[in-house]
Amino acid sequence: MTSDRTNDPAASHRSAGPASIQDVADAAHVSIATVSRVINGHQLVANETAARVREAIDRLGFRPNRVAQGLMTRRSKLMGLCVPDLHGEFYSSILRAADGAARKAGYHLLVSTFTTTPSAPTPAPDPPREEEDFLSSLPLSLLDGMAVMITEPNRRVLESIQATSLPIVLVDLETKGSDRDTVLVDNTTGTREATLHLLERTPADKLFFVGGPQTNFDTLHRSQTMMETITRSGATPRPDQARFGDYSLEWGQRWAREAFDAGKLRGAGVLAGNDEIAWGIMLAAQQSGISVPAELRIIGFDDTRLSTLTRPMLSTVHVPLAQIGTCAIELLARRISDPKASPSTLRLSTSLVRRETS
Amino acid sequence: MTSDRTNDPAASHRSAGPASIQDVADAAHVSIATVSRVINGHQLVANETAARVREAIDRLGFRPNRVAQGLMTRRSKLMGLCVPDLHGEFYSSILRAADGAARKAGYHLLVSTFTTTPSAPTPAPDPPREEEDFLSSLPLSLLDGMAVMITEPNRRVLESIQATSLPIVLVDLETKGSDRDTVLVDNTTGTREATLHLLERTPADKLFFVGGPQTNFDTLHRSQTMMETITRSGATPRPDQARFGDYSLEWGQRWAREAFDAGKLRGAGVLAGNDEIAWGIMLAAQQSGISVPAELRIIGFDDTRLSTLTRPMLSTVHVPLAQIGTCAIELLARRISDPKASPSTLRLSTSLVRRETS
DNA sequence: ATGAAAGCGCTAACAA
DNA sequence: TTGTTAGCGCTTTCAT
Repeated sequence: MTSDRTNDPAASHRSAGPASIQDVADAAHVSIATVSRVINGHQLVANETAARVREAIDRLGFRPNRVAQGLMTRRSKLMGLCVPDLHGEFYSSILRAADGAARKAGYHLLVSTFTTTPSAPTPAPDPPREEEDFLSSLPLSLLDGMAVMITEPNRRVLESIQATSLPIVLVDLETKGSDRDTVLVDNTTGTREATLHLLERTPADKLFFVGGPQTNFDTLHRSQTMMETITRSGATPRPDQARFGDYSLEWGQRWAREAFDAGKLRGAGVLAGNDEIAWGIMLAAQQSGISVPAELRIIGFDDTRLSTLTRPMLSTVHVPLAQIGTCAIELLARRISDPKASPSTLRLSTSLVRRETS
Repeated sequence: MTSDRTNDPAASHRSAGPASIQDVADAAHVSIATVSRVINGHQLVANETAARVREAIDRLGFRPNRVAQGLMTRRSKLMGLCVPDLHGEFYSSILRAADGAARKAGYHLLVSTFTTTPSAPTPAPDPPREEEDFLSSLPLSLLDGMAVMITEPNRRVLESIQATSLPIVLVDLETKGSDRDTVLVDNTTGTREATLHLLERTPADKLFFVGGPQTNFDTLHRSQTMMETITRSGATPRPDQARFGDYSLEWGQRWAREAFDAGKLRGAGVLAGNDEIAWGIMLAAQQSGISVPAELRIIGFDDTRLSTLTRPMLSTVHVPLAQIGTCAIELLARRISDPKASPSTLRLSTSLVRRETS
């Protein structure tokens, strides 16, 4: 049509870089307003004109510049996802689900981690506190909203979140006064179910909770629920029946060895803070010649892939990791499209998966 | 200073939303150019003026709008990271390292997956081909560059990558003609080392490679290298010594059971395509009463966390997963800052980690 | 149904 | 040293 006639879709009328809306307008002999209208579709353009414009768009390989669009529309179709860590089956499952949900809602995901500095003392001599101001390290103006998973008390992060007006969905953090959308895991049902299951064949005073960090919301809640369930059964739990460490195989092994040395392992029933800890306990037990589940019953937590890899296969409390990711993103999408909707709290339930170790 | 004097950092002179550069300029009684100068630092501003501006910035809680900045500077400080999947220890390790490297280079990471549709037939009846045009689903104009991991032949993705002018780093994909920066895993050294190690105490005709999908670059290369090494040792490998399936525990088990039934498992030495397959083989062997490593020697691949979780602990070929992520991002950062630097190819080496199963 | 023009919030010449 | 001004590429009134 025009004198400039090449097959290279990158070639444009005049500019060197990617074709702009102006290039398209020129090529189609219309104004940029008209081009904009056919791009966005929500305004009337004569069929014939629209066809001409679309042809030009294709020919020039035109893609609207999202930055420029964003400047006008104040929408980037980008969501942030902030988690304490990116590693391991746990976060991996959440992230994957979140990515899928985001794509389904027409968004892309910006991932970010922040080192959560617990208020309680950790053996770490030098807690890396990169998150001077957690939020300001993020390119907030590039995001339409953000899902933040908070697993430990963290004043600084909390404050910066309260201060911003960006749409935010909180994950795992239970806030009373907050008016933010929240996705919570209801540890109660699963923990209670697991405890009662153990209680069926194991006396209350031989039950143990071997958790992750004591500062971790989930670990805390799970230990409390277990002890509470034991109490309701008529027994009085001793302090040594709930122990805390970290979410690692090694900690599970360490605990099991100590329990073995104290003569408390045989005949016990253990609920672990996650599947890795449970696996550590199993290994240590096997080393000590204690057979699982005959002499020691073990239940993990999270229902990660790991729990199906062990032999015997690990009984565990299922945590809907994928749903956590999905729900967080869906809630966020809703919040973005309707900023003044009243905030909702989703509580995802957990439940015991009986496999072979209990 | 001004009549408008409030402690709320969100409050600005006149506008409702976040403070703009104009608000700061007004508050500091300077022009927006001056504010811009103190923000960016690379131009001279009188100390006193600068101080006044900074005070206004703090008081108004001003943050430069990254979208507007991006429109001018053509830089968003965002990188894309595209991988075939987000799940599992493998991608999880790469992603975490990439995130760290990106932050260190002053970038944030946009993650994205694309379903890679292998040319070879897969049992899947309905291969999800979301990636109509892989690149155009991404908000390219929001990115300064992109790292793409490609593990299987994929015409469509390849073509769209060749077409774009966006800075791109390729991971795992070996291209002859491409002028793109590339991060490659040198499977040769590790595979050869593992094979020779097996060859020390296991006859060549009892060696097996149990790989992932045959379309997968790494699996392909590893099997070839292993067979080649066997050949060099003076033997002639049979076709049944290299088998392909997928990267799963179940496939490992299936293979092992079949090998057992065929009387080929006892006394064999196996190199698996990844650690999960290796673990599956171990489990099946144990079920069949074959002891590892006495009667069956097994070596995994990747050196994921899983390899330290099994008992006996898995010998495996170490793949520098974290380095893959780090290098990809660093290469990308370099490419972005110097688009016309000559493309480089990094080949990260692998090596055998002897643990207990070999 | 289409075009002209005013910005969105910022950077970067160019002036002063 | 600082201000004025012209855009970056797009959307969106407001005219026509």
